[in-house]
Amino acid sequence: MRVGIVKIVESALAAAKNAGQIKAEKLPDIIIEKSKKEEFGDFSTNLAMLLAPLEKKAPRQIAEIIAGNISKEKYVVKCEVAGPGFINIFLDKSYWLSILEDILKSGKDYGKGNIGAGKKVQVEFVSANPTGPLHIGHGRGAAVGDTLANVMKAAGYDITKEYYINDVGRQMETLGRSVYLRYLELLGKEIQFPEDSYKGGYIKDVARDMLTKFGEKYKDTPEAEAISVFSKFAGSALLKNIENDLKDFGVEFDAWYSEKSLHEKGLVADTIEELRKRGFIYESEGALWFKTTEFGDDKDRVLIKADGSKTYFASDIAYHRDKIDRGFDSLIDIWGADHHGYEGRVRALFKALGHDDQALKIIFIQLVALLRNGVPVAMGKREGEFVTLRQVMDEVGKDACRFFFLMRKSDAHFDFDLELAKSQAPENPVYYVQYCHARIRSIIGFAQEKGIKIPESFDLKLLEKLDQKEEADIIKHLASFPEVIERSAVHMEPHRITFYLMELAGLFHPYYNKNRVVTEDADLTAARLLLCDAISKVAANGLALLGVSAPEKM
RNA sequence: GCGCCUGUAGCUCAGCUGGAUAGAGCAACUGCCUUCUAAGCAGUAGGCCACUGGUUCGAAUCCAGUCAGGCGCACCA
Repeated sequence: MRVGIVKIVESALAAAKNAGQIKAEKLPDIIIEKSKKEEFGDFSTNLAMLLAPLEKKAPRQIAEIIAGNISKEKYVVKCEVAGPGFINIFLDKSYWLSILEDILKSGKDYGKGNIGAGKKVQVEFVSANPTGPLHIGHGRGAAVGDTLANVMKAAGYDITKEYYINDVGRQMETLGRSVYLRYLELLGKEIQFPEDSYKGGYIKDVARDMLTKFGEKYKDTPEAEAISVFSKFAGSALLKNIENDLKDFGVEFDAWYSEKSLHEKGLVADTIEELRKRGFIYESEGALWFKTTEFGDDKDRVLIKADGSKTYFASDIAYHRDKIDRGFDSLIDIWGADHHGYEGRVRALFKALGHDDQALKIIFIQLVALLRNGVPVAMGKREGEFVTLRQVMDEVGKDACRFFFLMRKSDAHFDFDLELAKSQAPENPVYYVQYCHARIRSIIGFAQEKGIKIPESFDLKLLEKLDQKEEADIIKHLASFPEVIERSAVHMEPHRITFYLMELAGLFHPYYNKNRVVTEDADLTAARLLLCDAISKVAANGLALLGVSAPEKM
């Protein structure tokens, strides 16, 4: 584990300080990286160059001092100073043995860490309005949110995944009316559809369900009453669909939080009242305003409109206030990039309530452009012909869909090519990674058929058999897995896991092609089987974080 | 006009709180299946890290400005 390397350097640094060789009070964070070239050893650190200004000495001079101390540490066979002041560390083979043992022993737990221990974090994502099916953009948010939650859990954080349901307001009324009108149409009435009504085919489906369930019951009901009934029915039906889509996408939430419940519990009124007491509320032109400009927002925002109805923003601040009150150490919101204009006003709430808005982290998901063989697929809600998550999932499969969404960092636009995602060709990264796992399981199966027993664990004698550069590279990469998880969690960048896995597969496949695992040499066979087993375990653990399956056969 | 995101090989993208000669896949060209899965592998070629300044031992990375693309600037949700 590279964590172990940090310990080695820390220990050497402490020794140098005790001996009076280093004086600086505040030591910089220790950064270790895999050496880029073989001659630079196994690991390198730029520590001396960071320390130089503090010590007021030349980097190389400090490097010599630290290197001398590192040389005395366990597992270190050699430690050199190079270039402008890099410290290159060469480790004993037994170090790698401890890594492999750790992987084989830990199994599914390998990679987990505790950097997040004791920290309660809420991740809120998707939160799409229940007025229609999830589209492809929601899918990206779902993949990022769910994977981030998995990664942070693996890093020791206490994670709650939450979905906020916008189940009140005009959109719900529009939904109710849209379904109601379709219902009347089904009963043979001539209907004029208002400009703002929802026109997707799913509206007709819900109307048909209403008809099946209630017959002509609402044919002559007063419109307002009917719309209320239809709104409720449609909202819960569409939410059920969303929940099903997400479930099939491998996403399950810990909590579903209803906007309506905020109003019912009086939390919206409470929040406004608290802001009023704090002096950030005023009336103007018949509306009630929140003075967000006090906190850097572009303009003040309306909470209660002149017609007496509350804005979406009013419930949103009540919701975030409630999140704060629930005692999370950190709140993560995952929003579509088209909502970035809301950041300032939500942060204003935190500041107005006297909370540190740094506790809130907003991840913006950039847009997804759907392509087919490089040609854009028509999108846009206008005609109700937008591409749904369900359609894409059905076409390319859950695994490819999730994996693809995690192949880009969130703040980069993403071109999703359906044909590439479907293709069973080497240029499709999903298959490349899954194939790595399946191939190894197949090799292990082959060995077992031949009656070869995989040893329980590594010993030095077996490790000596793994004397190729490719094998050392693989083991080093396996060793960095826990740290990749940790950094992925700390930086909240789940795509790092995807790249880690592509790199792992990229190390394994060439190795496989060059070397035979099962041979006449019993020790060599055992050693390589153990290495392969370790690779497949790490691949499986990584894929599990992404919510992508690790098939035994392909 | 203001704000946010993006700009790295022909294409799609990595590049971890600044580090040693900037990486991968695809496309192109040359090869590899009687051997544990060819959904794979080996090799060749490909670069003013958008541009200009600044910060320092050191910049694709940080700062300022410029240019280009996307998105957002409601008493909408």
